[in-house]
Amino acid sequence: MISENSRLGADFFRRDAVVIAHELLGKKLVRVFPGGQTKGYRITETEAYCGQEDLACHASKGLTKRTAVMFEPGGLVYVYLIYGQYWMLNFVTGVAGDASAVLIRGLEGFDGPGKLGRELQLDGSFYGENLQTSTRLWLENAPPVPEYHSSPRIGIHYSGEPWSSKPWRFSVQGQ
DNA sequence: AAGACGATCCTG
DNA sequence: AGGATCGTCTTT
Repeated sequence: MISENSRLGADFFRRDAVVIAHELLGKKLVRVFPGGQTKGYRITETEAYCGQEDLACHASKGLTKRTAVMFEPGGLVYVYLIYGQYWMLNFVTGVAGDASAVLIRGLEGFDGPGKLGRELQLDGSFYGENLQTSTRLWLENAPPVPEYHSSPRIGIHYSGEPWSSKPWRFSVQGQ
């Protein structure tokens, strides 16, 4: 029996990616695995990617097959394969056309976007997954964390200033 | 049709 | 410090 607390609704996601990125800290990510085992994970680290003008955001390349979901309204999953090995988990944010998203970089016990993707057994079938209606991946509300830390995003040196130094990476204190 | 390059991680 | 590994995008 799955006990579902308050699932985060569409309104939560249809806002600014930077606000959502730090509000997601401490929230509970729920995964129902094939076979039925269900696990919940507290989010510990995130990064915001803010639309077509943000040269670190994949959507800055325009609307392509890969980035199309980012142009949808917030509340969908954006996954992509990096280095041929790791599925990266993002949630689309903002209203239609904002082309923004939040990357989940850390879960409690699973530090690093590649490692958490492996733990969650992500694959390309999660592209476009609806967090409102999905029966295998969603988010539940939880109290805000008392303190968080912000710093520049990782691995986006190529985007140049000012994007490479925007403090849009958020982590719970002590992580 | 072919080449370059990652929002990473692991090993030596 | 360097290799794994492959989908996407750019260039021919």
